[in-house]
Amino acid sequence: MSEAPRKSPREFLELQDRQSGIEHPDHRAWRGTEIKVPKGTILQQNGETASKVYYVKKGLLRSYLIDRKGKEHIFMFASEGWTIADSSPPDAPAEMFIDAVEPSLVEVSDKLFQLEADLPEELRKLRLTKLLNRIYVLQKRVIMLMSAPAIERYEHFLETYPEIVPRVPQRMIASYLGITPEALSKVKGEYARRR
Amino acid sequence: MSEAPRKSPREFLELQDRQSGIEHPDHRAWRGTEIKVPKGTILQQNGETASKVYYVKKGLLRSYLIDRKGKEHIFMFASEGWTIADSSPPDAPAEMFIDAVEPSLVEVSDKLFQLEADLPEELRKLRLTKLLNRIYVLQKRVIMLMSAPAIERYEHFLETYPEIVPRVPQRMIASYLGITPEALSKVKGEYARRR
DNA sequence: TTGATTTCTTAACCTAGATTATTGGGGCCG
DNA sequence: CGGCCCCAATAATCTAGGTTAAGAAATCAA
Repeated sequence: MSEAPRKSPREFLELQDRQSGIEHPDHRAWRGTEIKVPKGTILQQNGETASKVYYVKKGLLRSYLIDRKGKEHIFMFASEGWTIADSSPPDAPAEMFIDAVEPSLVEVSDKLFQLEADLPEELRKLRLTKLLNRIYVLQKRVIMLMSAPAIERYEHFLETYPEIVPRVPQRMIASYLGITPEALSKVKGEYARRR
Repeated sequence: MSEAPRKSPREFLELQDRQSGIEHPDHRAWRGTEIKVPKGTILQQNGETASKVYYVKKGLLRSYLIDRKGKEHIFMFASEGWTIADSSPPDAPAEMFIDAVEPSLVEVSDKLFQLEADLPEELRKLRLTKLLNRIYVLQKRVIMLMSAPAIERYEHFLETYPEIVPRVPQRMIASYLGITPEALSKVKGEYARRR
């Protein structure tokens, strides 16, 4: 098993795209090193500078933060085909942790690379579309956190990420929703009882 | 007073950038029609397709949604130099309203234009940076909504958007924070009393 | 398989913020 | 100038979800 690499930006930019057996539409937009991460591996810690971008070829990663009271809040999950990263400014220390919920196969790239222009037009467009989509997803998330009760946020999660649901413990879903595991258990029970 | 225009994407792409007296770093990245919007004007309604992107040259806009119970939730404010839009997918109906909190001068452009490639490299980079920054801001917002109590979210707002604070009624700040005006009034009072 | 460690559920109680209602202060327009 | 409407503040009451605790079920390691 290999470790998350510690390379300079320049080194990263020189890395070649490595074709793997796993194909995915935007794989060619990526250049990075492939690493195998056992379940539970922490890829990135809170406070690290020069944080990376992780593309999940196989498995499941998550990003989360730990607040002042020591409580964990999951910001996002990333399964096959997804990209995950802390979105802090490039020079600022990362605010979040990223670790592996399942044993995973990950391609890791440097953040600065996102600004590089030496990509074919088609791929630049693809990336732009993905960024815009991420903004949309976050917009929705903010709106739901502000306006929807826990049970609705849960149902929305089930509909939106059906492939994630069976792969993570329920307490992680609760954490993503912004509530405690006990509260999720409760609202689920009440909801089930009401029909 | 002029109205928000209703033009086809093609028409928009043909519009020329109009120099105005107001200068701003990324103004050149914009092509659109300039409109004058009186206070209270609704630029975009929930449900409209082909929603636009608004660049604020002067004044103050906000985007918000109205939930099932008829309550208003402010998603963001945009003052001079900011860009505001609903981030729904281009073909989907908009989820939010956009209106003018102050009488404003706005440049309106078509969403599809975001994908166009005929911009100088420098400006493309600038746009990308802005998108990444927006993602960062949203990440922070989600995190705060999940982990910080109302009073802290309020303090964070004061620090982050000091120029907005004196320009909007307090109930709008409360709405942005995801709480009621009464609750904001309460926590402020408690906080002040505690020192 | 068995013991140990998470995870889920339930339940009793607590608290931040919602709801509803009332008051007073401005700002704005006739 | 006076009336009106919007806004902020306070207070009483209510509720969704948090906290704490404990037992049952599932998962994992040896």
